Amino acid sequence: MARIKEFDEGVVLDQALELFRLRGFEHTSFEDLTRELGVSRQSLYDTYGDKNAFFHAALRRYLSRSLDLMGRKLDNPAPVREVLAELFDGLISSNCGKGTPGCLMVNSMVELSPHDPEIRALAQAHARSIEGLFASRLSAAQRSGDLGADKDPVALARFLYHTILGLSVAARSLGERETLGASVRVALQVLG
Amino acid sequence: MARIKEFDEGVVLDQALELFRLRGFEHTSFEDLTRELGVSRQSLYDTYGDKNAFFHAALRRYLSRSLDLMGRKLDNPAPVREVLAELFDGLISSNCGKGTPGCLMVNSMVELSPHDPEIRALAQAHARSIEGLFASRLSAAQRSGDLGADKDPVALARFLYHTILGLSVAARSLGERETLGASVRVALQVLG
DNA sequence: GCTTTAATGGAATGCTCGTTCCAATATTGG
DNA sequence: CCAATATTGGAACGAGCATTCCATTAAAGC
Repeated sequence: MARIKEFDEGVVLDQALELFRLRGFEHTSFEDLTRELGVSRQSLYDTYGDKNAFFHAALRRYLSRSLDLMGRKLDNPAPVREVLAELFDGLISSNCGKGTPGCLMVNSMVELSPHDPEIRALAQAHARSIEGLFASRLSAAQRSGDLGADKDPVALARFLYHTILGLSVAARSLGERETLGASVRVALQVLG
Repeated sequence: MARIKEFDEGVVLDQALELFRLRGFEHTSFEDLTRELGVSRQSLYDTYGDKNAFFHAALRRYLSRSLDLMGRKLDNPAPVREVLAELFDGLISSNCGKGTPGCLMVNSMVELSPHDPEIRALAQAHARSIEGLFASRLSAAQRSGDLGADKDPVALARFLYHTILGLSVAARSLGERETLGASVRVALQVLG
């Protein structure tokens, strides 16, 4: 019948994602993509649609994977503080990786939110998801006596999410990996 | 001799700054600037140079004013917690203002840092300045017994700066003014 | 009135970029 | 072999944009 696809759509999406994350949406041209992904222009258009659709697909992939990973890390039954410390260490490593790209979602929130309502909606939904994960983990910790009963899991969850945002910007633009770790340790003091 | 300038260079710079803050550098065209500032294209080129120089001038103006304001607010001899609470409330108001623009420096850090070393250098210098202001104010508070002697003013200062970064992104993209206040209150708990 | 500088706006240039069209070639399964 | 789909690359289009040139008109002081 028909010829089979030569490239793995997921792998290409991952590579595109890293380019977008590093350089931003506007600063990544379609020519950049074809050159660095090793896939021809027309194939990209045929497979993913236009540049916008391509980007959205990459972002969605990034978001679902991030959320999965975060959920898995939070499933750890160790003390909340340790669990969160590990989680944030992982975030620092990821954000400070090659080229200190920061977080694709955070970068997109800053670059595209004002112009793209769909991105804004994605950002809001993702924020709620993360806050939800944090809040339920903190509530569980509270029930197990691991977190003081006087604490507000929802407020703490929001704060932790905002901490992630700051961390991502600092990583991308300042790239000071060590001081970020210290800052996170300070932030986690709010757990009491 | 010569005709006198009709527009106030500072005022125009302020208006340009707000446009850049709201829409970002790439998404603000020179035509946008001429239209919304009411100054002709050629006059802008004659006065400020090209778009890049114009942006840099606006950013520098923004930075020096921000730093001045922050220094003045920190001069308040009231208890550190109150002083910082007021300062952050002001930041929230500013970042959540018309169109929830966030902070011009933070936006530029995300959009331009990877491509513009000068912006990156400005960001790093500004970060150090803010952290310095926080650290000396916290040290003073420590000497006056207003802050526990066990605290580390430098680490706290960095944490507070990172909090500002997160706050700016959240304001720009999510715009949830009330929850930001709550989050800041949580953050300030690290003062003990 | 003349020189100097400011302001304006039309026209044109040159570049980058997203996107489409198209023709050529390749591979798969019936 | 054939039909169907994949891949590639050249060519071209059209839009947006920063920038420059230029001619014109307008104040300001000598």
